[in-house]
Amino acid sequence: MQNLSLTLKKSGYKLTTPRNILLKVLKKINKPMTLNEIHSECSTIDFASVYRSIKLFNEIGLVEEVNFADKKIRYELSNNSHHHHLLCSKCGEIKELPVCILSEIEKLTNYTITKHTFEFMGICPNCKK
Amino acid sequence: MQNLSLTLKKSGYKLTTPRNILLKVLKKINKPMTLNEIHSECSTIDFASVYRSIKLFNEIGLVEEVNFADKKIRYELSNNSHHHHLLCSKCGEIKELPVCILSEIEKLTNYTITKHTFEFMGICPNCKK
DNA sequence: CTGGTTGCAAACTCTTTGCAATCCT
DNA sequence: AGGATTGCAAAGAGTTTGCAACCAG
Repeated sequence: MQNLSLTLKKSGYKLTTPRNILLKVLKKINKPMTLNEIHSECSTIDFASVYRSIKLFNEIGLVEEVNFADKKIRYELSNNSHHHHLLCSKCGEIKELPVCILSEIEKLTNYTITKHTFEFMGICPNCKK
Repeated sequence: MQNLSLTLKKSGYKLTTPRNILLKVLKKINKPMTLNEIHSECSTIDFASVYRSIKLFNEIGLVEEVNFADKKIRYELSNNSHHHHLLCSKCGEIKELPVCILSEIEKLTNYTITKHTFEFMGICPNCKK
């Protein structure tokens, strides 16, 4: 929390009450969430403010976008470990996947990769029972 | 072309002039295209018809969705080889990437993967010069 | 104080649908 | 002929912005 608000201030932005609440929500849930999901966790804040704050957080690297094949953009707090996700299309649970083959792709193709989507939807072991 | 219209008819749908034109466009370009890009290649067809036809093509498996991190949904003709893409954010060229680690992910996680996004954006070797 | 930020409302853009006319088979 | 399909227009949904009031530093 401390470091989150610090990042914000260091980037030259104010730590306002709405932003503080947003950071708490993101920290509490700690899974990729859509703007609507975030907003429903703190509906006292106007949607436009949620929108602008999350957009700002994304710009200064506090949160990251996650793009599943369902086309809903989700956001989660950046943590230091690069990872991707598995979304169960039955129960909706999102699990982290500590695998990425970015550097292999770069070597293979000679591209400099700036963005990538590497997310999976499926049925989790539990829902298969 | 022949097999494309056959798939359509076999699925119980009519091969109309607009659909025929669409199939030609998809075949000619043969890269993932947004609905707008497709429509601009055949602007005599109403956008709503492009939308509905591509949606239908997708449902019967004639085309597949491609989701890059730029959040624009693109479509391309399904071909028998499963592949993913590299989009150069400078020149816009899209290249195929014949790599996928789907089965590895399934083994690793015990999920049954139903959808996945596995697309890359970056700078291509040519644009780096 | 003072410029950044918020909430409200409205504008935009993109996606989707209803319906009468038209087209395949 | 008759149901599927099209084009037009408009409805929906989600995203983005202008602006006056407000607040953190």
